[in-house]
Amino acid sequence: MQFSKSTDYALHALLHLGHSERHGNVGIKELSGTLGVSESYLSKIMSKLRQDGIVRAIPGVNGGYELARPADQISFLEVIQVIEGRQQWFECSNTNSQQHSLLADNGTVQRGRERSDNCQCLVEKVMNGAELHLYQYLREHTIQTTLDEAFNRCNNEVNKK
Amino acid sequence: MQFSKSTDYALHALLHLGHSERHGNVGIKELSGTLGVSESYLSKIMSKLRQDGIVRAIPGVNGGYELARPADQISFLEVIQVIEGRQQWFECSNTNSQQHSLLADNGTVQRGRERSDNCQCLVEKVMNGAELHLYQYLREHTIQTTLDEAFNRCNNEVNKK
DNA sequence: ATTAATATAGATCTGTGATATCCATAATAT
DNA sequence: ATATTATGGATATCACAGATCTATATTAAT
Repeated sequence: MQFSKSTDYALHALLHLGHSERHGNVGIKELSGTLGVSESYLSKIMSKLRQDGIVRAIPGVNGGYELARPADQISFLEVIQVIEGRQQWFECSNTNSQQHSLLADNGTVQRGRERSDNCQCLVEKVMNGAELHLYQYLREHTIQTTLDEAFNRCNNEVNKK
Repeated sequence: MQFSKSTDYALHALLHLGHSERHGNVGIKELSGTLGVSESYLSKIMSKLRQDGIVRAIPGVNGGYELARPADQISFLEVIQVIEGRQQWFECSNTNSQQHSLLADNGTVQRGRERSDNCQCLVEKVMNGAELHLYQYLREHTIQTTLDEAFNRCNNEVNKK
């Protein structure tokens, strides 16, 4: 269970775009050179980001990519979901098994019609909670906040001296 | 990016063991039957859990598995890490690239010897934060708390009537 | 208009890891 | 002794991440 390299590339590329915003477009050559990854591969990733309206692409000479929105409206969560897909991070594969009905009998009489409601997979319940928890964090962190933090960190370092 | 089925099986198996604690051992046959997965495959998973001291294994006739510790000392985090491995969920693959040094020049003069300290990968910094955040949640949720929640949920349902 | 630069989309290749099964071996209760 | 149970090794299969190549479309500059 690991985030893909594509996600890594996407986030780094967006940070680069955010950082170079005043200088206009950034071509795939500059991007791939900076990140140390092939143009071909990075193109695919940038295409995905474009299809989801995170970046704009300008074809032709002097073309390239730029952020399609202000950097504070591009969250880590959205980027991750575009690249990794929007499927749940945990899915119970035992829904057909006896597991859940067995546990449902835990000291109480359980009527059949209630089962689907309040006796869903216990594991999934916890894991979905974890997922929502994580979403919150990843929603609060944007390309902008990340750039800002870097800026402040370096400034503080200088002021301390 | 998804949790593996093995993790699913492991957590369900442990819930089953926790639930059947008073009845003694549970053999692989009962476990695999309840979860709807082959004995062979589940064995491997149980072996891992044993090697990490989460369950005890009793070979021979009437053997089986039982929790090696109280259910409230087996967290989701530990189970996940045993099955999925303890590698980070995000690793920056661009450490050699120019990305980070470029961003480090963000409006401040940066001395070379400080870089390794305070100008590490920005993406990794955010993602590691997310990981720690998630760890906290997964540490607080144990086999016991999950069983308890199921019990309370069903009880409340009954009392409401 | 032509050319060079740039992005896009399709096809394909490769390696790795998750999922799964089978078999031989060890341990233990009856 | 025998049947039962767990363990470990070897292996098979399959999907997917990672990556590359080529052909095509679009645009700026000449």
